[in-house]
Amino acid sequence: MDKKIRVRFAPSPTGGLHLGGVRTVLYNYLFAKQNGGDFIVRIEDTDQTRFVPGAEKYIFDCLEWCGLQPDESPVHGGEFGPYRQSERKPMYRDYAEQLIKNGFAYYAFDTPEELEKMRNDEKTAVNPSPQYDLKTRMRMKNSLSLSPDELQQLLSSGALHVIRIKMPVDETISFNDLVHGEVNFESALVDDKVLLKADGMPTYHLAVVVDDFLMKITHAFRGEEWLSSAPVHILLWKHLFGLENMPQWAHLPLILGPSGKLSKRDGAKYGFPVFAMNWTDPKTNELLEGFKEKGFLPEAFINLLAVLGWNDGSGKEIYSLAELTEHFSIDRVHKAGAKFDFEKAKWFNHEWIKREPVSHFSLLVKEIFESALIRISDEAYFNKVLELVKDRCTLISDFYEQAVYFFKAPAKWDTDAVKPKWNAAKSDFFIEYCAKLNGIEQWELAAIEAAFKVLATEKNIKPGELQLPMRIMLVGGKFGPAVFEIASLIGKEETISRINKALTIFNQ
RNA sequence: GCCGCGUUGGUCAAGAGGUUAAGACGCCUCCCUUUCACGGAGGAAUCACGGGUUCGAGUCCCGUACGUGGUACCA
Repeated sequence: MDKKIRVRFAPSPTGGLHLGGVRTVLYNYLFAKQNGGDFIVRIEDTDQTRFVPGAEKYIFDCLEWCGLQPDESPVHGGEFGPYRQSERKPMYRDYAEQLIKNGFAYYAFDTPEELEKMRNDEKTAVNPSPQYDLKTRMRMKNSLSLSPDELQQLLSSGALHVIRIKMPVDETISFNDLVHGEVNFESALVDDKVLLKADGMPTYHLAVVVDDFLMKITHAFRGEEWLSSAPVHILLWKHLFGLENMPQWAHLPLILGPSGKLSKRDGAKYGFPVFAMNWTDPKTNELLEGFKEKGFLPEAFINLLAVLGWNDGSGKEIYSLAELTEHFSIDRVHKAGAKFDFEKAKWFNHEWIKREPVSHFSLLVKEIFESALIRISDEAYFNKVLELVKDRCTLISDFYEQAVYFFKAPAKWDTDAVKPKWNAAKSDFFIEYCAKLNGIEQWELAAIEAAFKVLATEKNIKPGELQLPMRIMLVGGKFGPAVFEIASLIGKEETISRINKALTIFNQ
């Protein structure tokens, strides 16, 4: 019988959740769900120096916004906890010691200064970044180079030390990646990575392997930046738990910015968000914008990320989360990194706004209006307005300028658009039109429009020449839906009042 | 430098030896609309380079170039 699929997303709480991170979660989630498996979120908080308070909560807020609920996590619970590596600290040391006992790892006592010195001394033009590896390790202070007595003495005196993996001299380490296929590394070229730090915390390398084993993870998807450290993880699996138990790896392509790797700075630099939600860097107090606050619908955000590096070959581009779960396949994920295109991202949002019923986002729009001090008292009216303008909104925030004039008379008019062709005849027309409007019993579109056309014909003015002025009277500029539609919605009093107000401006 | 990964229009991409090399975003033109959009019809624009293999190569192989990741007691 097949093992139950268990996929994990393992973020470190050191900053905002960026595009690549969200896409990694998404693919993990989709794969787990389509195989009836579990989606686990484990927090990798072993780096004390970069740990940021609040970042963990932020991660879960983002997941919730995206609709990607974990089956197991520190906040959702689960039988394989704890799900924070800091709370698992005691379990790692034994595994590291076991490796030493079997000759696959060793103690190292080098101080940061000594490491620094080695890297400086060994540095040459040909080798700008020397490694702690089989070429240098015998010159360092570790259990391979020290005599048994010296070692014993250091250990019993409680000298600070780390545990490093001992990379084999001549071994080809290979594995089959779900997206890249077979990948090979020469062990001699990989350095002796630290497994257990001097403070007793594991590094990522030890922790992922131990946790993936203990949590029975079957598939591990992560960013391609991890590909280079795969040989370390493979060796750890081989010597600790057996290669046959190792999860299937998939290294996902990177998401690139306009020039090179997408960094959190790029947001400010290029004017688009790189995080799922607003993130305030606690160190610099800098606010980094999120897609949510920028006015994206989570459906669109998920959608655009899913198809950045994957497609099902059919040409379909708009997918709901349910459709993605149905169509996604890890073997159609691209190998190459993709450049993020904000224009296309906006197009996805526009598509989602067009296809979702207004009830889906009316609350968001309402908040925007209310924060601009416009009270929404009539929900039905509000929804009608949103329905009328949604085709011209790309971001949720666009609704404000596309719909304010339904709630507030314009205070400014694009007079340049009317003035050149404005004359007394037109002014008279509007004065009489107001009188006509005043007499309309049933305030509805057909009546308003008919009165306009009839009067225009009587006055011998082309209706078309009067429509633009009328539009500017009602909304202030050259935009918005059909004029009479607007008039019918804002009501008789308001329509007449706006025409009169604008008339005094136009006639100045 | 070394190691890994990659390379189809400006961008996302389809393509698994024989196609007029899909489609989408963006851009341009036209239609619809006497506004702005939506919608519709068109257009410009691509296989990084060099060698092989083959009757035939975007597709396979080898080099080169370029991009990108790693080279931390960071993840």
